[in-house]
Amino acid sequence: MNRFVSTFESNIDARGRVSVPAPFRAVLERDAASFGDIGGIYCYPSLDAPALDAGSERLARKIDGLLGDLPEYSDERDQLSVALYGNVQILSIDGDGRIVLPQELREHAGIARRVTFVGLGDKFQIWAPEAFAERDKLAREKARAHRKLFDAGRRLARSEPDAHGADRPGGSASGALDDEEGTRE
Amino acid sequence: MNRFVSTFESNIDARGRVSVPAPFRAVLERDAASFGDIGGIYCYPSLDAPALDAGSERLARKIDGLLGDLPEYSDERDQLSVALYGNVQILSIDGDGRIVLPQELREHAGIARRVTFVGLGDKFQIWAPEAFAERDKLAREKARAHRKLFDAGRRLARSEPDAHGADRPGGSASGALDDEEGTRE
DNA sequence: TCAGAATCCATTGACGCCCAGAAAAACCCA
DNA sequence: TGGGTTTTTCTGGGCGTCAATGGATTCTGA
Repeated sequence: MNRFVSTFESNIDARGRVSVPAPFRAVLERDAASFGDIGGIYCYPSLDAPALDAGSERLARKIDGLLGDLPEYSDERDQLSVALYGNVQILSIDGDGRIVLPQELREHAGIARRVTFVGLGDKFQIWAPEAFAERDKLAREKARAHRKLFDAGRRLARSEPDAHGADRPGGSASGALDDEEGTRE
Repeated sequence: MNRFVSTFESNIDARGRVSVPAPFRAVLERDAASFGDIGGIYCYPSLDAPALDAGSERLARKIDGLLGDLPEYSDERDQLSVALYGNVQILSIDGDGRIVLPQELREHAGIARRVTFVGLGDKFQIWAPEAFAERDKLAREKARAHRKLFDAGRRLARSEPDAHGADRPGGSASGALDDEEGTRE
């Protein structure tokens, strides 16, 4: 498919330029082609992390859809659209596949000389490498915990067949995570 | 059918290239054909072992399905995306059936000059041979212990017919092994 | 005329692609 | 079953291309 996957690190040069990883560029270009737009990057401060969210026109449309679900002229919608759209910057990619990160965005993510690009499927994030390492550690621990919980639940269900709820106790999230580990029923 | 089975060992050459065992390659190619994709390997650090998980596009779709269940733009989803997508690397197979293992992945698995490919059905793992030997030994010992316990339980159940849990007679010895190794049943 | 930004150019190193020899496995036939 | 032959797999190396990065040059608006 056409998704942002994996992580890459790259330098920021003296003029604030950063190379966008080639695989991400490929995704962006394909998206731009299929949406028929010029092909800039939508980039804004993450709502709940010291990082930047970024993506193509596809991401922008998803935000549209998200906002469209909220009642028009509601406080909630106003606030969310300001939070998301109000801080969006459209970054253009130069001939060598580089963008310039504006000061404001860099500050929000605490970015200095190096950055980490993190693929999240339909969007990607831009982090300061150290901050990301931290976040990554947490995320992996959390995922591990989810899986353990689920496994315990399942073993319990199996060994006590008279108990009800023998099916998929963990709910879909951890259930799929279990698949992730290769087990199956 | 179309699963990864058995284990293979192979060398890493000076440029970090590793031959993917031919039987695994065959599975990957068949998967690529049936999903109509280019045919790289999705590879990421195992959540709870010093090893790498790897598989075809099929594996990637499982991740997609998993994340699709979580609400868009939630913190939870972002975190899980990081743990799953963020650590995935897409390794392309060259004309001779080799991949290049990036430094980061090699470190997680403690891989130096040789690697062990371990088939797990719908995915496979990549280990440092010594680490896998260790793990394998532990798994077998545990399986043996489980079986002894189980046999004792069964004898007991037989002599006291009112006890429940007399079902799953044959499969459970290997069932214990299953849980250990993450294979399916 | 100058500062900042956008475009262009050059270097370096990594990676993909191709070829060839060696080793091993599969195959065939007596 | 054993020996010999063919095919496949593994492994190493050479070469061209592309991505990343630094710097120079041109363009634009003040």
